Amino acid sequence: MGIDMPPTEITMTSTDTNTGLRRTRQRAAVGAAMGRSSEFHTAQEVHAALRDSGDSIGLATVYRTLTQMAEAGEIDCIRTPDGQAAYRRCSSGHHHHLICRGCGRAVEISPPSFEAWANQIATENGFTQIDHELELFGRCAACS
Amino acid sequence: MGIDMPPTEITMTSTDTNTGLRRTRQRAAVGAAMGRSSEFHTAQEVHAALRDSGDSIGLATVYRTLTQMAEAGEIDCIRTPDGQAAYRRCSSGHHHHLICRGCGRAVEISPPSFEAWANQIATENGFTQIDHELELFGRCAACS
DNA sequence: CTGTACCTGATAATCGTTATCATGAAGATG
DNA sequence: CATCTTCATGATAACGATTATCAGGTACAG
Repeated sequence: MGIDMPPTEITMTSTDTNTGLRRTRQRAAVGAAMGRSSEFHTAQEVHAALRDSGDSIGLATVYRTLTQMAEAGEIDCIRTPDGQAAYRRCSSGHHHHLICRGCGRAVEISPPSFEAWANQIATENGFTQIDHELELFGRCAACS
Repeated sequence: MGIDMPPTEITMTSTDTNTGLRRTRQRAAVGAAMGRSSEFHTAQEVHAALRDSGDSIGLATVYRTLTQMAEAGEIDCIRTPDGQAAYRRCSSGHHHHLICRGCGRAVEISPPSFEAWANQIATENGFTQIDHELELFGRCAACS
């Protein structure tokens, strides 16, 4: 059965990123695709892009892989205004975005002392395991 | 009621909130339901609540009405982590929430000077019509 | 009161996402 | 290198939230 890694020690040998997942061609392809762009992309877009560039991969696998990468903290996940999940590779550190409703262009922003503020508010209210979502949506100059 | 003055001229007579929509029993019921609670609720929840309390109303109408109310600025709309749309009546002024992933309890928070900061960032990047989404998700004391 | 344009709601259609499950491949072991 | 166990894959079905359809009802201006 499972043996999905004992809690304490780690015996990994060649699995990719200490996540206990096997290294496969498909996972590598998704990782490469995400690393290639700095914009937000939905699972469907990533799937289409991979198919177009010749990589054979199933849609379910793309969904699974993106979800796993997001859980592992390798990529960011946000919800677009219409409810779709969009992923983007993490640059260094934590950050947020200013996204154009017209063309989807995203600018990375870093609220000074925002993290600290968020944690303080959470603690004051007895909340733990805080995860924050801060996204600014607007229209960029090009989209009037 | 709102009466936030239509841009120029309006010929409305008895339509409710200057939105050009007719005053109907269903719309009133949704409005009343939203005013009754200060928590976030999905369209499905609002529909079930109305049905349970004896009001006959169609699901499609609830969706339509909530969407319209949100567009009119009468209620706030956020996306839950799993992509569902959740609505909540606007209390005074703009605000944000600290939401428990376990029980859904929401605490209203007001980042000092956050609005100003958001607008500044937007302007610096040439963005207009800014709409921001700031939600903190965590686990409250009761949910460990 | 009357007419008409808008609203309603049961239902079908969409669409993103997840579950299923037989088959294939990764990686540990002999 | 051979083999074996287990996890990963992917075609497809299932799912759930939301939206479109459209016949019939109703608000409200005249």
